[in-house]
Amino acid sequence: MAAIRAAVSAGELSIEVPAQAAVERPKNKDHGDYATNVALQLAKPAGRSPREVADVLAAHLRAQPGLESVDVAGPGFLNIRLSQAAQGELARTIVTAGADYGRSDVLAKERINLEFVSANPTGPVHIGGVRWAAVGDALGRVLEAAGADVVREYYFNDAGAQIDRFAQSLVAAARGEQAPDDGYAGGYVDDIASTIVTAQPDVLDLPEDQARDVFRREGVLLMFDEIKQSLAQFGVVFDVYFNEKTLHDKGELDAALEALREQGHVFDDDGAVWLRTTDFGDDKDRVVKKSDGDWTYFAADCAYYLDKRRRGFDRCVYMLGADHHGYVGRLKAIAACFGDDPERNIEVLIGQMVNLVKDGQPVRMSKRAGNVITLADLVDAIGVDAARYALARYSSDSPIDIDLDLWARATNDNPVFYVQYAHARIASLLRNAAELGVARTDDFDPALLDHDREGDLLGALGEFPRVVASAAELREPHRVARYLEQVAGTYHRFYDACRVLPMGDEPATDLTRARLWLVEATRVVLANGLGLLGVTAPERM
RNA sequence: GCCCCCGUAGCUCAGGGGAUAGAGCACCGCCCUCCGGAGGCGGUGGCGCAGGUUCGAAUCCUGCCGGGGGCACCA
Repeated sequence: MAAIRAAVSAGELSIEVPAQAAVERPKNKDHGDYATNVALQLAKPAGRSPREVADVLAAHLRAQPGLESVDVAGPGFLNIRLSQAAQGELARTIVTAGADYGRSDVLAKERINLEFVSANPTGPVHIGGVRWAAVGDALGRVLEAAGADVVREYYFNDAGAQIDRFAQSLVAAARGEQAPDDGYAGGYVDDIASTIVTAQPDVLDLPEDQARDVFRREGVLLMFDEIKQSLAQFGVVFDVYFNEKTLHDKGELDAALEALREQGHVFDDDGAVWLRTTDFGDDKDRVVKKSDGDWTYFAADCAYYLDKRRRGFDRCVYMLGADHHGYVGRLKAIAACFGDDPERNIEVLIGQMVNLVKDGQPVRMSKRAGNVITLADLVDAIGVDAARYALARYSSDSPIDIDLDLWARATNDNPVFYVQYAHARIASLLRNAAELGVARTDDFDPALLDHDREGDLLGALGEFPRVVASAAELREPHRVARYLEQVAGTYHRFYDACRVLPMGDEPATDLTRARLWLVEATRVVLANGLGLLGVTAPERM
């Protein structure tokens, strides 16, 4: 950037200085440590050939300290090579930053509401919700690392018809009767019913409607506690558990409807009250209040959105399963009907389906819930670390099959073990170093880290902040997981080629100390990255 | 019928317009004199099809084919 500015102010290029220049690490090492295509981008506005622009910029870049060479290559790429010492110095930077390495302020000033899971309190969290628990929490961590102000939120639907059916199912279970046709079944319904009966033995003697009220109130509380607890065991804790009921109790649905009326998008038809969401691209208008006077779920969605906005969230992120993708249009339309910018204020992330596979066959039955696989089932099968990693390492756009045999395995075809193993291996090496009395010293010579594999490793470690920043901006935490696998591989290759600790009774050298900095820097990156995914970085395995 | 996602190596997946498309597994051939071989090295092998935009497309746009998931005054 400085070079571009210098060239412009020196009158060598007559262009607007661009807001940013893309700098990347080339795949091919012959293309330097860093490369940029700015000259190709600027050629047209400058009215010069790309190579001419590149030559001008290269001359200015060569004036920067810490660079070994700047070459113009191909159609006009600038290939930049760092000096050995400048490259090695990165190890110190990383170790010094410690847990802060990877943080940035690219999303500073962003107030983001991340809503995910939001499973109804009518049953345990099932596998689709678990994907969002892992991805949503990781995304929250990634966004925070990028400087955003994040609130993780769980929307708790405790006011709809499904709660009535749940209450009826509990009553039926308590009486030993069959669940109603559209009700809920499974071991957990019996468990909750019997817990309530144990706590209030006389509940079944109450009149039917009073009994149902007790089961509704107590059942939802018990279910919700269980959901919270299973999520907490999964390492996911929400900042806000938002009850839909409070929207009703505080009259916020009326207030929202009033606000929408003022914006002029509400109309009456067939005795129902509608919102004209088709004004903003929805495929049909939506009923807000049914002809029988009841609010729709959609009405609560409107009130909830308004509530989020009033709490100061500029970006409201909704993480939904693929079976809810039809919601995107109406959610965006809600924002537009309130006079907001749907492209900025509402982001909907859609996660495709998750299937569990064991012995090559899809897993279907759950002991707990009867017909769905729950969070607890998954954790029982492969543990929290593997489950979180397995769910977070894929793009949400792709459906995933989680092979329980693979993810339970302690071998390197299991990616989480591959990464964790690298960390444990480093921790072991550092323990050995401590035993030998070899320590890092501040005066290490970074220029000694001149082996190819050391260069590769330093290069990979240097990318971490950019990986985190782009994962945050793109809402794609899986990029962190993929990056960690790359770092782990690069470390193993370094380890294979570069002896760190002295052999036998040889003395420690300056190179030993320099490599200890590099090894510790690698450990920091692996630990920070795993932390962003909510996965532990073990000292031993 | 309309909408969303996907189609990259034998398999599972990365690749936010850039220079020779990557990783793990599988398969073949190698590397243990000491830091964790749960590792490393080499080889085989690929962008569904057809147009378009661009100096440049796996990436952006259109159409087609194939797979998955949706389209309630349900939640």
